[in-house]
Amino acid sequence: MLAIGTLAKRTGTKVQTIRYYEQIGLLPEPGRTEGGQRRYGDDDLDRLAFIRHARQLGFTLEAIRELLDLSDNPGRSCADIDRIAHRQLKEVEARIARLEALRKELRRMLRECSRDTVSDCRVLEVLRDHSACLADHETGA
Amino acid sequence: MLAIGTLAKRTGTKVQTIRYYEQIGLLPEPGRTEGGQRRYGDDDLDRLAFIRHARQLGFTLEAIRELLDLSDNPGRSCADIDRIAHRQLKEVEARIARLEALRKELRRMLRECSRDTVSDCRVLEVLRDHSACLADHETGA
DNA sequence: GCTTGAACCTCTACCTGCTGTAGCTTGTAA
DNA sequence: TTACAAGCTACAGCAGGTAGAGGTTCAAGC
Repeated sequence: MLAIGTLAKRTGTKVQTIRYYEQIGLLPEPGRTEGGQRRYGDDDLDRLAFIRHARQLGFTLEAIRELLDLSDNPGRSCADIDRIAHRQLKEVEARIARLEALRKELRRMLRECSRDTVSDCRVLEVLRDHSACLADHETGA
Repeated sequence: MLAIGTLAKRTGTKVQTIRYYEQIGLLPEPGRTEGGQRRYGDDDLDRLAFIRHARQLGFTLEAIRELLDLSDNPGRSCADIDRIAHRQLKEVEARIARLEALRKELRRMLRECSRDTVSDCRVLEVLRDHSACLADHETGA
């Protein structure tokens, strides 16, 4: 049986985070010693590793909760899982697109910032120039 | 003079968000009517648009606070601003790299998930397989 | 068997960047 | 004048944790 600190080290999770996952019902309440300390088994280790891996892949805790529910009831269709993973992929692709646009504008800003003092700096000018933004939300785009 | 709702519409910001920015000191306290309602001028509009634009570019409120401080003291070197923008670019690039790795793994997961029931599903298997994660943090990577 | 101190416990508050609600007041147009 | 949209303050809540206070337990060394 593992103490919470050992479980934390093995999964690369903070102790408080493990207790937090228990609190929100992602991890089951573990057994306790006579003195009240938590003790974990291998199944807890697996479940926590699953959660951490999914978090690293960008799944929200709610999506992970769904995945865990599905895997706790293994009779159901693979399509459910597929749907969750697809939704996740769409979100990731949208985030990438947004960040790439952002990177482009930041690079342009930096290319144009070659003056010496703040009053000449293109970065601030670019940020101050909000015509595009105004157009964006006024046209509902 | 603009009421808060007008300012909100013109900049695509929620009314509460404007009051929040004032509360944390990003926007100065505006003038008030006799009845206590906030009234804004064009400089407030500019400042808020600057903030919103920078937020859209992914700058944190702390970074924006730095940028505003710099532009309030225009004698300083452009290098400070350049440094902030560069830091932002690095962060964006790191996020993109991470998301691209993620997209790759999600696509692989989905390609391999062609079975019918949860117990056969590769998605859960992939998520359950934490050998890579364990290796990662045990080697300090 | 005893002592020490690292690790555990609960509880609470805090973080970012907002958003929403309750209950009340003000401004403005008809 | 009256109706009601829009304003006001104050506080709670979201995700996904993190940090600290103040107290208890476990386990290794002597």
